[in-house]
Amino acid sequence: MAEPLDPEMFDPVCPSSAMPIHIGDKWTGMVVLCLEGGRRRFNELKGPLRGITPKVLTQTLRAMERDGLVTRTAYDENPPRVEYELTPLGRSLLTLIEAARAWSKDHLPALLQARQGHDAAPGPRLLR
Amino acid sequence: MAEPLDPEMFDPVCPSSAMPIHIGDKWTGMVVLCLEGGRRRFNELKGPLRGITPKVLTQTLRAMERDGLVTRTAYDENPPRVEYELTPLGRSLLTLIEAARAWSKDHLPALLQARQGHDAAPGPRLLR
DNA sequence: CAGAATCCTTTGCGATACTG
DNA sequence: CAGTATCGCAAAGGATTCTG
Repeated sequence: MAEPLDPEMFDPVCPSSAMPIHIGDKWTGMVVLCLEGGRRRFNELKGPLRGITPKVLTQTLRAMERDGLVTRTAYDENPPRVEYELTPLGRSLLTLIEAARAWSKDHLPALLQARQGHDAAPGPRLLR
Repeated sequence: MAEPLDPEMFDPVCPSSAMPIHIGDKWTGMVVLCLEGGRRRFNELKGPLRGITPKVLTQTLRAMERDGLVTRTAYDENPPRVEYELTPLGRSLLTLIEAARAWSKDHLPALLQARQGHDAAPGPRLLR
């Protein structure tokens, strides 16, 4: 249905935690991106979502399903197969993610630099 | 310098917690909005930020200062006066907030409805 | 394969009281 | 006025193990 997901599509060293904008909870935005190209199976998602535990991935997907962002389709086969797919509502988040990316491209370096400068300061710089 | 802040500028019943997008931590986005119209004093911010404790407001402002989003200016007076102001970087977040608002205007009702429908469902609807 | 069950640690946030 | 100092809790997320 779609190319395999690139296991390295998310840079583990990327300072995304510094981003002042977040989509849903920790993994939600990445899940949306993983599903952008089409439906994916549970274990397929675990590739790029490096280090996510099945418990947390399940939680994340269930919450997204509840909010109408993804659909879950279970096929009655053995071994089991379950596929997740973005709904139009879920797809609408892509515009927000794009806005976040644009912001980070334009401003994240400045934020990081401010943070680093602040951290490097020996202390509350007393006037002298 | 600016009109007093409307103590009710944030609707306490607003389902912002349902929003799949967040600016910084819990209070950051609201602080940015409070500072949009100009510099504000510490206790002035506590008005619209209903229920925030001084500890948490201090934390929030310190984190924002560290990231270069606000500046803090302390005047050597008695009683003390401290003013916070958005930097251009902090101001750049307004575009993101605007994007979030646009998204929520267009899609949040659908999300809320999906959630409500899901919660009302008696159980995993087995095919029959 | 796609989870469920259990346990545990971290962090965010709040309540309350005190201070230069 | 503008904070600081403690205490405490609940929730998010992770590690590990087990199963239809």
